[in-house]
Amino acid sequence: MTEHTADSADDESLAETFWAVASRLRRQARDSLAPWDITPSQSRALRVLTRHGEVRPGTLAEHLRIAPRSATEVVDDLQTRGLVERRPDPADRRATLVALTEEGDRVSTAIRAARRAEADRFFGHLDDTDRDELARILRTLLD
Amino acid sequence: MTEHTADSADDESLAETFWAVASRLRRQARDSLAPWDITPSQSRALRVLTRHGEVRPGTLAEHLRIAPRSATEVVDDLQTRGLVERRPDPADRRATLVALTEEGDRVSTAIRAARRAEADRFFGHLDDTDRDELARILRTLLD
DNA sequence: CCTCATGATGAGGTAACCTCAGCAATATCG
DNA sequence: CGATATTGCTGAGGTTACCTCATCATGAGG
Repeated sequence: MTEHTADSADDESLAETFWAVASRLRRQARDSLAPWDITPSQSRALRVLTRHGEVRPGTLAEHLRIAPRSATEVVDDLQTRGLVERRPDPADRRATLVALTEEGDRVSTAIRAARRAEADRFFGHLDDTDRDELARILRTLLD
Repeated sequence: MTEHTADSADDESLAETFWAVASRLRRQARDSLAPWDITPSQSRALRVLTRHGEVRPGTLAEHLRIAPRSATEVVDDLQTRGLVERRPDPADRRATLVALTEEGDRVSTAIRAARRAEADRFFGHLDDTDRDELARILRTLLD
């Protein structure tokens, strides 16, 4: 079934192709998280903590682009799993700082490695030239 | 903390760039649906109906990759908005066929047009060569 | 027909968000 | 300095978009 009018069908199907790739990549990412039984949101939070060190829940919320109240829940979950701990902010007694535990640090690092391996596998099907081209073109789209 | 070991950092950031593009495209798609007050799931359902004509809820579920029970809900919502109607399947009295109403057909077409315009705008920042390159490389990733 | 499979749906659950209200601590300003 | 507003977190409770399981009618095969 061709199903396409001739005129600007290419842009339409470019978007479709893009989403098809995105969906495959997303599935791979999800599968690569499976061993840790961690949700995407939790994984993103771990990432922020690895990047920025201890942060307040509110700051975490900004990075995750969710409401502050929701960050509390993500932190609760991670704390239950023993991956982060809360400690009082010495600079402001209203505030709390969320920090990775040792275990959390280990898990975060392991996830990061798995993610990278997954990206290697996924984009590894391209030769170097295409990979560079793809990176360049995608960056163009971000301007 | 430089945060990147030298070796395979490129693949990592290629995935990041890809997701950054995806997220921008997703936001645009969401915004372009706003005028119709339609959820992504509903929009996907309309699309399936435009493509395939009347289908059973179960079939719709397959196309949307959701559980059959969940398709019932999507259909309920669309029916409430007057965009689809249910009619008995003449070939099987257990089954129901879901079909676009005239209004649903109009809305589906309009959304399709908006989607295309959005893709035009988004990928229009690329010149023809890059657009072709991008399409080719993405297709490579799907094999 | 009798049994099993299938199509849709009611009932009820869950995950990941949200808003709003409340409390404590801090900052601001007359 | 004290009154007032603001900020940071979290309890309570809601919403959305899914899910599973049970039920009921119909259909298909021995």
